[in-house]
Amino acid sequence: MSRTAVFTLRDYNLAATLTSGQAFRWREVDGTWENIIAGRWVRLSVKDKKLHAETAAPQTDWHWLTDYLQLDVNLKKILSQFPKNDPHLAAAKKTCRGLRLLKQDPWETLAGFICSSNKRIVQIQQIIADLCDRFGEPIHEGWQTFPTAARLASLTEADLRDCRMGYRAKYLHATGTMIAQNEIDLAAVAALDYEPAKAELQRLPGIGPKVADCILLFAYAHPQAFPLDTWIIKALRQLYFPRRNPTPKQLRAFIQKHFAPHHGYAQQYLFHHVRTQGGLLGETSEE
DNA sequence: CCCCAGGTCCCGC
DNA sequence: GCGGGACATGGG
Repeated sequence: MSRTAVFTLRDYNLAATLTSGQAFRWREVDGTWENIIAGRWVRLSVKDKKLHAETAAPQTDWHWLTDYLQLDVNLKKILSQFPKNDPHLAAAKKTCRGLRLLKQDPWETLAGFICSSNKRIVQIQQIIADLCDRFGEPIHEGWQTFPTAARLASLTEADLRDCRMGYRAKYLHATGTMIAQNEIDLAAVAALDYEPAKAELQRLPGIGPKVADCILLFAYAHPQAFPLDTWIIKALRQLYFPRRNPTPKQLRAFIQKHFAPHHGYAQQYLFHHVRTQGGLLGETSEE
């Protein structure tokens, strides 16, 4: 039983991973990272290729953390299976060294990405912070738990709208209600294959193909999920189809073939690459 | 004042 | 099924 633990890191860029737009609640405090994971407050820091973790209460085992961070995933092996002769992914591998995919709580991920549509990442973070401040349970100095589906179901749309999520309040409330009433079982989704899992998630209001892929990638660790967002569509068109403009259908066919078997990791690397390095035509000239 | 944001929903063809 | 527009809110 200890409040601290140390783990050896291999090919793990914690800062890049926590700020890559897959998780919305991490706070950087004096070079450390704080969040609530699996109902526990935790503070992380990296020193000499070791991860130092600190919790508020003593822990008997730390699986909840290693699982969330996916510490046992062999990143080198995944990257070695990226398509050969792809200069764009090669560049992304260099600029995104150690970037990882997390395995987050399905409900929290789902709620966060329902709020993500047509919003900038900073604003999504603000909405989620508001939501937890108002409706989460106090757990540790300045921290609240992420409100449960049942809690959101007990509120009104207007309550949610007060978190400045706009029209998404309707979706989040309806989805929270469906989950609270067991009309969908998020734990059971984990046992489904990619396609049926995606169809199941899309039954929920506010979840279309893109948000479903985000949930499958960031919470269920489905390697095939490839969120088709505005950044990626723009990047794929410019990098892989500079002359002609592929239809969405052609684009999906290309993705499924070209990025197998780790579509999701390739997406995350391209996304983080273009978002941090720029490199897309028309970014500065159009401003 | 106009444009856009890690999209989804709803409509008419 | 597949285009187009509406949708809240905030920032450039």
